[in-house]
Amino acid sequence: MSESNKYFISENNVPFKQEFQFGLSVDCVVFGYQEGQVRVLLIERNADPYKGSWALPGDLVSLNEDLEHAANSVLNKLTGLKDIFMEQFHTFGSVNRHPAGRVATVADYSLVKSSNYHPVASAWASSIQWFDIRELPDLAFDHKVILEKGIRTLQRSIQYRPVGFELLPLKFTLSELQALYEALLGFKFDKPNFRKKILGMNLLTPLDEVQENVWHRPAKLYKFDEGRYRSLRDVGFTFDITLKSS
Amino acid sequence: MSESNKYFISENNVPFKQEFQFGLSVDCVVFGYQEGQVRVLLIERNADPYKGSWALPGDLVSLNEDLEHAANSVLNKLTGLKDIFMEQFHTFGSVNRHPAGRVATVADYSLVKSSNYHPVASAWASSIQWFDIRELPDLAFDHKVILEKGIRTLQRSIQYRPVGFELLPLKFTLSELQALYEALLGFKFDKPNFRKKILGMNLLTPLDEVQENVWHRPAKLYKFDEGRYRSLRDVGFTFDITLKSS
DNA sequence: AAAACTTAAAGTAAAAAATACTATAAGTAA
DNA sequence: TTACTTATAGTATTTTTTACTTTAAGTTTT
Repeated sequence: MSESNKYFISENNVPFKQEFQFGLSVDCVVFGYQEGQVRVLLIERNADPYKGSWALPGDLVSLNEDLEHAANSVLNKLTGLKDIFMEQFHTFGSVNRHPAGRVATVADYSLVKSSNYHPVASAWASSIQWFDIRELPDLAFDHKVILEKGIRTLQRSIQYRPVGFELLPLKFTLSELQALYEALLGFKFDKPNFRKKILGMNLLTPLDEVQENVWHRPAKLYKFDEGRYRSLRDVGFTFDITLKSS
Repeated sequence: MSESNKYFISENNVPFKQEFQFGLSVDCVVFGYQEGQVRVLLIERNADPYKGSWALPGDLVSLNEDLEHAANSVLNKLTGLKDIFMEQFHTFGSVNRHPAGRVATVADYSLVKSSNYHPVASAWASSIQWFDIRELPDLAFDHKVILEKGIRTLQRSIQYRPVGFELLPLKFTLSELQALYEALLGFKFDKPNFRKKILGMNLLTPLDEVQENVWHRPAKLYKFDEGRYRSLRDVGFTFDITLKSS
């Protein structure tokens, strides 16, 4: 590498090598949903700086590691899960955002079916915990800003892309789906209209099963049909479940 | 900085300092519009690597420079303009995307009223030129991928946010606006319906002026009312001009 | 076993919006 | 004055959204 650097000068005449002093990290806003609460996974930092503070799970990217790999790796270490929904939403790069040097961080958000696993603290974190997005603690670094942008990103994308299903079990009822939307967006929908709109998109496969262990009339279970969504999307269809708050 | 590094160890037990060998750059997809063509500003590289290739304008971020500042700076050096619309859309960080070392790049897209200025080649670039987005040359690095994602980003955002006006002169006709949408999206709208929809949002102020130097009936000029948009948006309104292709 | 209660699910009428047009107006050029 | 081009207004039809009402299917209480 040092070989190839010598001829490379940046526009302001600073030798290239001097510029290679950035750290690059990945921070992940991991969303879960349970009991009507939208939650975010936070760790309690076990190392300086900000030792003892709550923070987004994240890590430095290694020099020989693709950015995307690093993001998946953070999440996998944390949850043990693979093939989790994950998507970049913004990169934060203020000069002083990290006390130990110049670190730019790529922020992703991720959606997990939280029933599937229990988070386990790692060497990195003395503890790990779900927090309701309405009751967040103070956070290390600029993680509060990152987290808030992550929430806004999810609020927008749940309305225009079929990502909400990533937060629910494979089989779910329409009322559960609606409750998720209401919890995340902070307002209510009219139930018949919500049903009509979501079913009208023809993306849900009704199952021959109903809810169990409920004390009222059990609702039918559905599952999201990913394949159908993709073929519709390729033909110009766009998911949309914007409805008037009621 | 070296003082504070010593206690900071990444999760995979690599000392922090070893990780500080990233380069960080900003690349910008600068869109313009003229004569029915959506265009992108490209430079011909004047330095290795990829000397002689076309590339997106960009530069390395300095260690003491905010990411956002770096992005604006690239654009300002290129165009001499300030307060240009600019927004991050993705960060690219494959290990081998840059031959001179590990460089992650934050990609922005930017919208300029191209009538306002003529691009001038700098030390950085032996030439600079607008290219129709339908006729792009081969590009250096992974800039083709970046540019294509930038185009998709703009195609989406022009439909859901009032950014199209950034590409037009301050005063424009409804037909000009429609032609911009059609050029970018690649399909046609019904004219009366387009008018109805855009005027129905009440974001355009009709002026007491009409087109000049046209050989047919001159159209009325409008300007976009940024202030009104902001107040509507704060009350829950969302810009939307999705219409059936006709 | 009947009645009361809760939520699911289907249906419907009114309002609003989108679509597919037609008609007219206002200019230029021949 | 006539032909031509584009701007702009208008309108009828269809579709979608909204705001409800009704019925169904279960559980719990009496």
